[in-house]
Amino acid sequence: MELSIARLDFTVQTRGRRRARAPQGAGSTVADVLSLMGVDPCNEPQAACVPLAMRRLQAGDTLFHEGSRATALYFVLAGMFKAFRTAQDGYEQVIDFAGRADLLGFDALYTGVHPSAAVALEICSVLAVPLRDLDGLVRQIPALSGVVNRAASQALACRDDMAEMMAAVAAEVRLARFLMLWSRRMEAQGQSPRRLRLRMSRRDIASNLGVAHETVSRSFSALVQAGLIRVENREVEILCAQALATFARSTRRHPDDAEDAGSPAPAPSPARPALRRVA
Amino acid sequence: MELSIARLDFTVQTRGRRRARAPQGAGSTVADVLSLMGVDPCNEPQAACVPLAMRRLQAGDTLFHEGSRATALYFVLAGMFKAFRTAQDGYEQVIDFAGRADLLGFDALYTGVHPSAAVALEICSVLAVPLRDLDGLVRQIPALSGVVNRAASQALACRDDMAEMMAAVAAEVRLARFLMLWSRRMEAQGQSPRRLRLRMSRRDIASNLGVAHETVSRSFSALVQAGLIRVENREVEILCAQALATFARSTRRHPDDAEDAGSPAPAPSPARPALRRVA
DNA sequence: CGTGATCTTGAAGGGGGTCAACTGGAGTGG
DNA sequence: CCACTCCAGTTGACCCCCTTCAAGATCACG
Repeated sequence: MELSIARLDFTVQTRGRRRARAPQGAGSTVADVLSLMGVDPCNEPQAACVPLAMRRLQAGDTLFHEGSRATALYFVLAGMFKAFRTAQDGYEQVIDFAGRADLLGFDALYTGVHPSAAVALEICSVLAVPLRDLDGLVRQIPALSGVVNRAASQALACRDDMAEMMAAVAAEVRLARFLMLWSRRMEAQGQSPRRLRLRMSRRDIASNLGVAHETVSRSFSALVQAGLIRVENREVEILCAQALATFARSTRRHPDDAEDAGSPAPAPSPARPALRRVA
Repeated sequence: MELSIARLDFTVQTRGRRRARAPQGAGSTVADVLSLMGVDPCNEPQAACVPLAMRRLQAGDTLFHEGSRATALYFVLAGMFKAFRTAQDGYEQVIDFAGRADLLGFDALYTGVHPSAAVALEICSVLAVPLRDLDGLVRQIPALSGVVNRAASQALACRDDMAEMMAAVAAEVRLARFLMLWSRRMEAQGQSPRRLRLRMSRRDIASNLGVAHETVSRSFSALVQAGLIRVENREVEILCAQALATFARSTRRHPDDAEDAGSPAPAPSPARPALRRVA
């Protein structure tokens, strides 16, 4: 809760600055993108001179629709998005969740049309890099090319993670992998890897995992019963990271039993999907 | 069969050329990458002066291992690769299949380590763009940036397709979507969209679809029984593209029945996963 | 022709999809 | 404040589809 308030303050502040100073490059610039992505903008003095539109969105707002013409790449400054495709019958397949420093809309570059939509799950802000100017910008600010490439690469690797998640047969294992993924992600952002604030509904999780939303509920309950996590609405606390990780690693029903990869687990290692109390 | 022989001749020929002429830029250059990706290299005269390593691989050869340090991006000239991750228990999760003009190894850019492996499914050849030189090359040949971006974007969109494929509950629907995907892909390459030569094993398909390989066999049989396709080993002929497409669109077990999106199908439209003979 | 890998088919059993009912919280308006 | 609605989430029951195990068929290769 404090976190989102902090974020709100930040964005309001930024907006204030932007409005206070006049048109001339007072708002966001390419330099903000560089520093967001961990590149020192001082090495690219030009960057601060190129203004960039910042968009702020409320929960439920759409950043871009599926099938719409692509006009920009978006770097997420704050908040969480879901990217998804909608089938003819209205079923929403969630493709990705994007948070701070993640890139959105890159998959539209190829065809010029967004193959997926993106909507905000909470108050969000993004920096928009216009596609028209992309080539020019890259020429003008060489570091931008690397930044875009790395962000796109991360997005791609993230899809690989998702495939690995869906590869698990057992629903509880999928959920465990989902939680491990988010735990690592939160840790990478300097937040606690044990206490997760999920921004998305069970239905969105279900879509992302490729199971029914009732099954997600049941899987949460199962993990709670096993003593691996504690759940309060969308707030998840990982009680035993080791055991959860071990459980998330179990793949097919009947593993070769062979090498257990020597996990020095404190828990009695519930290796295969036989969810037992942790202790 | 004729196809692979043709490819063989091509690559041998190329290799011959490469060996014949001497060190000095005689082999492949960045210009080859540009023309492969549909950009006229004449606009970038510099490109022809930058030599590029070409690698040739036999079926089963590994382009790069999972966990190895990334040294280059690879543009596929010919042949088919599979990209996959290996779990502790040896289960191979196939992430992607890459053919001509596809980009491999891009997901390693972010961390510098390959999160997935790539092995050749047949005789293949690739152009390797060294990561060390990437920034310099982009600066020197601005068009290269766009080419890499577009290829990466396509790879990302391809993962989205895969997610959509795995989103289908019924195994036969997944297989139908898989075939539709390949049909479109082959058509985009100027080949017949009705006759597919699958390069991968049933096991690889199963991994990609997220089902057991026996289920893939059964699903093939079911689609054959329904008269939608004809199968001979790894050779698939699509008999009724319309019906297959309609069937591939069916999502959850009990669709809303609502709008059928008005498909002017010649076949009696087996809308939901009730696989009936097509005629 | 034998050997092993790939592919197919059968049988059995269980996991999860589907449907349904209930809970609880948020928002609305009396 | 309560009645009402709506939606998110949870839990139960039923049953089909897919996983698993097993065996046979077919193909590739030496």
